[in-house]
Amino acid sequence: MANSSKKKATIYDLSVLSGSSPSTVSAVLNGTWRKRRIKASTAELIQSLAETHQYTANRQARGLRSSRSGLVGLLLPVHDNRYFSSLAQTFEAHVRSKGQCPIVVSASRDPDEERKTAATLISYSIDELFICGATDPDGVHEVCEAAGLKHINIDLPGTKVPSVISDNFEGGRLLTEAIIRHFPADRPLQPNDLYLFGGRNDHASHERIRGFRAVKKELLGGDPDECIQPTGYAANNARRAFEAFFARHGKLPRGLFVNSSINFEGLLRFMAGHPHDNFADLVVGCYDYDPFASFLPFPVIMIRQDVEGMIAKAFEVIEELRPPPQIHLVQPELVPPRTALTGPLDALKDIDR
Amino acid sequence: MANSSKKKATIYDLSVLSGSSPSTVSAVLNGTWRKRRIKASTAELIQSLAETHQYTANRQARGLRSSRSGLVGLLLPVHDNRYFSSLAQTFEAHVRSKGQCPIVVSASRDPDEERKTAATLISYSIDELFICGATDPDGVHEVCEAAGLKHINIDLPGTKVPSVISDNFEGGRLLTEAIIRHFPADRPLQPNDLYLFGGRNDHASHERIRGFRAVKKELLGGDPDECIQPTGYAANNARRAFEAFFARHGKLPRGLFVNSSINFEGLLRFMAGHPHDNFADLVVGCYDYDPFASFLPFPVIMIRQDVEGMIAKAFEVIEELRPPPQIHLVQPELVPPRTALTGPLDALKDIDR
DNA sequence: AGTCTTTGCACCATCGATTGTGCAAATAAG
DNA sequence: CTTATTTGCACAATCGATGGTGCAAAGACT
Repeated sequence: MANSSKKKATIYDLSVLSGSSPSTVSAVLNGTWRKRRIKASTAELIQSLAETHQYTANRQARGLRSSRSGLVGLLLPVHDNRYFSSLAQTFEAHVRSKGQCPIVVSASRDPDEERKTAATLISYSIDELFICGATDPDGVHEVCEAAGLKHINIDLPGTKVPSVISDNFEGGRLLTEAIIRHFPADRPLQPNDLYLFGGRNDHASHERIRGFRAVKKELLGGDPDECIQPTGYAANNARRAFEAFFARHGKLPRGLFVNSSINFEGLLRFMAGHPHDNFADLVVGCYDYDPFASFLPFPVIMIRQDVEGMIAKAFEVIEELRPPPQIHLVQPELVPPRTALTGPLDALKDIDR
Repeated sequence: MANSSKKKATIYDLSVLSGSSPSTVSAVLNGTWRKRRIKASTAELIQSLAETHQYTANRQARGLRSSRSGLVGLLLPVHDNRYFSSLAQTFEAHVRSKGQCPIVVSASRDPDEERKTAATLISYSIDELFICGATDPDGVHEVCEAAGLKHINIDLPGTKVPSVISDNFEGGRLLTEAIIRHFPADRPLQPNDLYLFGGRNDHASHERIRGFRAVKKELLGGDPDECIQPTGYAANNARRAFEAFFARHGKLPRGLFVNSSINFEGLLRFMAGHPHDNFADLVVGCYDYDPFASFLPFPVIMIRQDVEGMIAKAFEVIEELRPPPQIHLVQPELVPPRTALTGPLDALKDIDR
C-alpha cells in the first residue's frame, strides 16, 4: 500500500524516474534498444527501475499502436468435451511457448454465433485465429478475411483456407472393421446388426459414414440405408434414437458405431433406463476416446484423434506465407477396449506430493 | 474486394462519410448519444453507415481510453478435465450474457505460472478475474490487488477475497458413507478395507479427508492413518500408488475413495495391467462426476459438484461492493452408480438434425 | 583546427475511441 | 425585437506505447 500503490507504472513514470525520454524507456523495455543505440548503462538503469516498480506494458496501448495484440484465438464448438478440451490444452501450450496469450472461446456450433464470436475476437486485434469444428468455417473465413486476419481450420474443413483434420474416412474404416472383427466367427455380425448412430451433416460425419459403409459392404456384404442414424451432436437426441430403435426391435443392434463421445453419452442415458442384460452381446465402437468409456462393461473400441499432431500441423501451416486452401489429413488411432492412454495432462509436472 | 476492403472502418472514416465529427460518431455508436443531445436523424444516418461499412469498434482503443476491456478472465488449473471444462462452459455463458468476452486460461497448478498468467491478463486490462482451483490463490491476489482488479476464488479458497467452493467436508462424508453402505451387511467393510487415494496438500483434499475420516470412525469404528494415500492430481502418481498397494497386499482395498477423476484415471491405468477378477468385490467412490465412469463394471459412486451453482454464486458475490473474504459453500450432489446426468451442453440447442 | 562519423537520445506524430468543454444556431420567453 | 434557454454538435486532450526523424555531443581522421 506504500509506494507501489494503486495504479500501474507506465513508461512515462519510468521516464521521469530515470531522466530519460518515454521513447527511450519504451525501446529499452521492448528490446529494440540496441537497434536504437541506447547506452547499455541507460538500459540497465531503466530495466532495474522497471523491475522495482513492477512495470508491465499496457498491452492495449501497445496493441493499438502496433495493431497486434499478442492474442491468439481458438474458436471451439464447446468446452465441455474431452476432445475439444484436450485441443484447448494443447493449443494453449503451443501459444504460450511462442510468448503469446491464448484465448479460447466457444460458439456452440451456431454459425451465427461463430461469426459474431470471430468478429468480437477481431475487435481485440487478435493475431491469428484457429477455427475448430466450426459448423460454417467459410462464414467465419469471410469475417476474418475482411479484417485481414490469418486463420486456419481444424477438425472440420473449409474451402478458403487450409484445414487440418482427422482422416475420418480411414478412422471410420478402422473402427468399423474392428467392431466387425470383434465378433467371434461362429456368431458373426449380419449387415442388419451393425448400426451407426450420431453425427450430423458435416464433413467429419460424412467421411466416417463413408468409411463405415465401405467396410460394411466389403466385410458383411450388405449395407442397408436404415443402419445410418444421424442424431446431431446432442446426447438426448441420441438417447431418443436408441429408445426408438429399442421400441421397434426390442433390443439394440449387436454392433454400434457411435459417432462421438457426446452421442455415446446418449447411449448411457438409454442404458440407465434399461436392464443390464440387454447389452450382453453388444460391441460399441466410438469415434472419440475417453479413458472411462474404454473400460465399460461391454467391449468399447475407440478412435483417438491425434490432437497433438493436428495442433502442431496447424501451427506449422498457418506460419506459411500464402498456404493453399488444402486439406491436411492427420491419422487417428484405434484404441482397443480397456486401454488407458496418457493425455496432455501427463506432460505437466505435478507440484506437491 | 471492392470497397469494403482490407482495413477496418474507424469512427474517422464514418466521420468523413457522415459529415459529423468523430466524437459525434463515437457517441452515436456507443449509445451515449442521447445524453449528448445528438439529433435522432444524425444518429440514424451514422448507424446506417456503420451498418453498411461493417463498423466494429476497436476494443484496444476503447479499452486504452476507458481502462476497461470487456474481457473477463477465468484462470483454471487445466482445460482437459470434465470438471474444469464444464466450469469453463458455464462461465462462458454467464460472461457472454453480460455482453462481455470470456477469456479462459490455464496455469497448470503452478503458483508461479498462476501469478504470471494473472499479470498477463491484467496487462490486457481485463475487468474481472475468476481464480479457479489455484494452488496459491493469495499469491494471485497480490497481483490483482496491486492492479486494482476485482477478483474472486472458486473451487479452492484464499484468505483475502471471497471464495466460492464446494462443501468438500460434507461431500467427503456423503461419499464415504455411500461407499460403506454399499457393502452388504453380511460382508461389511473393515476399517482396513477402505482407503482414500489421491488429492494433495490443498483445502479441498483436507476437507474431503476430514469428512472421510469422520465417517469412517463413526461407521467402521476405526481409521488407520495409512488408509490415506495422497498422490497429487496426476494419473500416473495414482497408478503407482495402486501398484504399490497391490504389490504389498496382492489386492486392492475393497472400498476406494478416489479423490478426483484424474486420480481415477490412474486407477484405470492400474487396472489395464491386471486381470479383471481382482476387482470383483470393489466399490469405488470418486470425488468428481463423469458419466462414463459411472457405468464402469464395478459400483462407482460419484460426487458431482454444483458447477452452475458455484459460478452463479461467484458472479453474484463479485458484483458486491467490498465483499468480505468469506467462504461460500455450495453443496455437491451424490450420484449413485449407473447414472447419466445432463450437463451444460444439454442447454445448447442442436442446430441441424 | 576543421571536417566527418558515430553515438546517444529526445521529439513528435500516431493508433482509435472517449469525454469534458465551448460555442454557434435555433427556439422560447418577455 | 431583445434576452435567455435549449439544441446540436465540434474541438481537443487523453489513454500508453511505438517508431521515424532530427540533432547535439563525442570521437575519429586528415
